[in-house]
Amino acid sequence: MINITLPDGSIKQFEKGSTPNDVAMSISHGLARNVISAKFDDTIIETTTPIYIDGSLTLFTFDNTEGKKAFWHSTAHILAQAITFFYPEVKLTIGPAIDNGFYYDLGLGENSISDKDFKKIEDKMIEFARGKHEFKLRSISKADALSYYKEQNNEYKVELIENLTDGEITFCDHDDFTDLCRGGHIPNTGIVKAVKIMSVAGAYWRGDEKNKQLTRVYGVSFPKQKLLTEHLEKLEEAKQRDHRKLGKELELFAFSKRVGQGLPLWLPKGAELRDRLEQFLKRAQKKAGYEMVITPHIGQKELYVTSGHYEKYGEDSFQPINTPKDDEEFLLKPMNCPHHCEVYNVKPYSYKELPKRFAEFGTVYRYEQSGELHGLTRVRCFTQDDAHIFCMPDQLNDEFKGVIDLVLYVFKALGFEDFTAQISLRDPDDKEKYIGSDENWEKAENAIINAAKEKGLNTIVEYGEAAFYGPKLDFMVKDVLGRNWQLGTIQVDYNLPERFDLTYKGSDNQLHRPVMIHRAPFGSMERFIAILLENTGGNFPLWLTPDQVIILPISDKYQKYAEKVSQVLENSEIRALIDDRSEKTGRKIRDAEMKKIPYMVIVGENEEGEGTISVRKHGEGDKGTYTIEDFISLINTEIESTLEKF
RNA sequence: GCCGAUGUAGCUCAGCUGGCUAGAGCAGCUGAUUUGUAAUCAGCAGGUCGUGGGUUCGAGUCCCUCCAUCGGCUCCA
Repeated sequence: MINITLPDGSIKQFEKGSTPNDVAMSISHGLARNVISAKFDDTIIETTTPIYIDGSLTLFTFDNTEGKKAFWHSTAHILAQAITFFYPEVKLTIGPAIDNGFYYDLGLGENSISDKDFKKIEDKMIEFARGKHEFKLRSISKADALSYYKEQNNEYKVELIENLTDGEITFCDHDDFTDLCRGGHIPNTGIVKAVKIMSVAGAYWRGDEKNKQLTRVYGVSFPKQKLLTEHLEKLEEAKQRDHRKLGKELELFAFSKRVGQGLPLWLPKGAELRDRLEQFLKRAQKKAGYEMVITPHIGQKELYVTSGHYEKYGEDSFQPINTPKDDEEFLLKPMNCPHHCEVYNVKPYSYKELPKRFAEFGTVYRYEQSGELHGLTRVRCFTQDDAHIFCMPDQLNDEFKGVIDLVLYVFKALGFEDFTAQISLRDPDDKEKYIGSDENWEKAENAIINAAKEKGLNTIVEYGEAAFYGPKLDFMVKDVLGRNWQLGTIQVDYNLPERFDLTYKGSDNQLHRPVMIHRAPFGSMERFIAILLENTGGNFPLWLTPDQVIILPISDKYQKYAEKVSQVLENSEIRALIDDRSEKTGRKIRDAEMKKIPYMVIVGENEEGEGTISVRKHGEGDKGTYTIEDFISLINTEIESTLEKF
């Protein structure tokens, strides 16, 4: 007998060789029907894998993340089977589950798959699935595995197998289809009831641009047709909150082919909103001891040679601007740090003056690859809410924590609760990519890890995500389709102070090297506003929104009174418009709702007579009659509640 | 940059396998209406069908180039 510990802590005895399915059966038949995957101790196993030793077992259904993974990964096998049916020459590579489905990377040779092929692939997959074929793992020797794929001329699988250890290699069979696989499958194909191929894309073998490009087919599947329908509906709804759509509708920003791709045009309402965000941060930064500076949009090539950026990125950037003089070249600034280093270098500093915190809403230009541009989240011209802190090494920890506080304040004020603090370290296997000494890197990495820990941040560590000059603490937020974007960032840098020969006079009357912190709480105005748009669905907080109130006179008889109300609101710094069209009130309300204006104020005979207003709130409806004064304090209270003082 | 897709009026879209002067709704303009909590009515105007080439008696429709956009990959100072 073996002892199996279940997630609730209870321990049950089973025959040696019992499977997760047997365990499920002992609990209930219903559970046994729904269990599709399991974890024994720390290993994902199949529901049919016999267990011979004591350990803890967790059973998964489609409702668990792990269950979905097994489900989707198994569907990837069925996809591969269907693809092999239509394209017998295909070279299969890998087919993992991802957050919202699965993909399979295929070497198709001369063939290609387009969305016109999706339907027939889906139909064939369902046909295979209905066969209720069991997924069966079988061990195979390395030699046999290699010869199996060499016979198929599949160099990809051969490469994968060569990196595996003999004795640990398994194939997975279902129906007449076989694939190299380490396991994690559902019991049989019949559970897959609904399949949707989502898209095809090119993807490089092993994620390396230098390798051959494979065809990646993305898909998703469900145990019920209804779940697929719901999933697709959710995606449709998400598209309604896409910042590109909302930005157009709310007239915040636009692009022009003639100006150039990735170069956003800020429209009046967007510019106003952006300015309000800048003012908000400027106030907080002033309190935190920052000083504003302003630097040019270009700099001599020499500046970037000094900083090391030229060597690293010169060829992939916007190319130098030439002047009538020979040998004179300027670069559009791709970042603000070199300029700020020179701001620091203007005069000598005593240790008593540190830290210096120079802030600037600095507009930078980066020649991003055309295929990477994306609405406002990835552009070629953007404005960083940048600042550089120059401090003594023993001030670093406090300064870093101070910046974390500022970032958290900004996120809280704008309602970003769902973020990830990502510690981005260098790739330990590719140190060539980075500049600076090992010693400084270690110091900087430790400084970040410690500060994040002391602030109690929930962090994840990513290797290889550091900037080339230093490690970062990045605040990641998801967009409407679940894609992660870096917003706020804090970076420690020992390199630039070195390169720019930055110094301060210590208490020992010797010159010392300051440490530099790069930081941007928003990250960039463009990306931040994009994600804010998607998070709020365009319903911005009251303090930030372009138009706070719209006054709707019942007819033009009450135009005068509307203007009076507008004047009073304006005197209290409330942004109000009047809808003076000769339309019915219902129409004016509808239009105001669509424009997402937070408050509608309706004035007619009753209101004019009593000197009151009738208030309606966006998305909520009629709020009844208010005096103008009460309405003003209602608005001010709402603003204060969302906008705490830093 | 690479793979796949898309591009028709300011916006959202229709236009079947190539065949008369390219349609609709919304927005806009003009007029009527003076309106009480999510769309008042009528009329008018608006498109070199992304661009340039080609095939054809004939191209919005088929082919190629380029541009832009979308989904990915790579990249992201």
